[in-house]
Amino acid sequence: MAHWLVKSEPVKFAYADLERDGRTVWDGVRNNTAALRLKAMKVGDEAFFYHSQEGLEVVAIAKVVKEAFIDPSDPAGRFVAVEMAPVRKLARPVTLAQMKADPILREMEMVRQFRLSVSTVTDAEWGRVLELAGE
DNA sequence: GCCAACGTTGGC
DNA sequence: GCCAACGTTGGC
Repeated sequence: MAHWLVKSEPVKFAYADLERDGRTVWDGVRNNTAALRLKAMKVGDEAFFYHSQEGLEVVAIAKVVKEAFIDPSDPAGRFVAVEMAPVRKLARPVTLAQMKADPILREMEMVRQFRLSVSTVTDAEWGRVLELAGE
């Protein structure tokens, strides 16, 4: 099963909102690389939920509950969305500063390409983040 | 608030 | 088809 990382500005949509809603349409992605990641997602895949702009940390794990479909918010119908549901909060959030300081995690796609809103996470990176989260 | 990164658009 | 200008994201 593949692992991912998705970014959200907590002011707009925080992990707490996902818990409240139960599931959500992950739409609004307008970047080709990010769209490729969305298309590669399978039901059951897990993704780190990262708070951008404020927080700047991985706070939780979410999972894919519906695979890519045409983004209803895209009038041109070129981009896709998926649906996500909450899994659990991390015991301790893992900050961007921690990831940049870590020899494994500083190679993460999201660290190297900070504007990418949906990125891949390798098994090694996934395990290392969980370790830093105290799990 | 500033600016770096980088994707997209449009003139030629 | 190149590349300058512009817009957006997101860290600092």
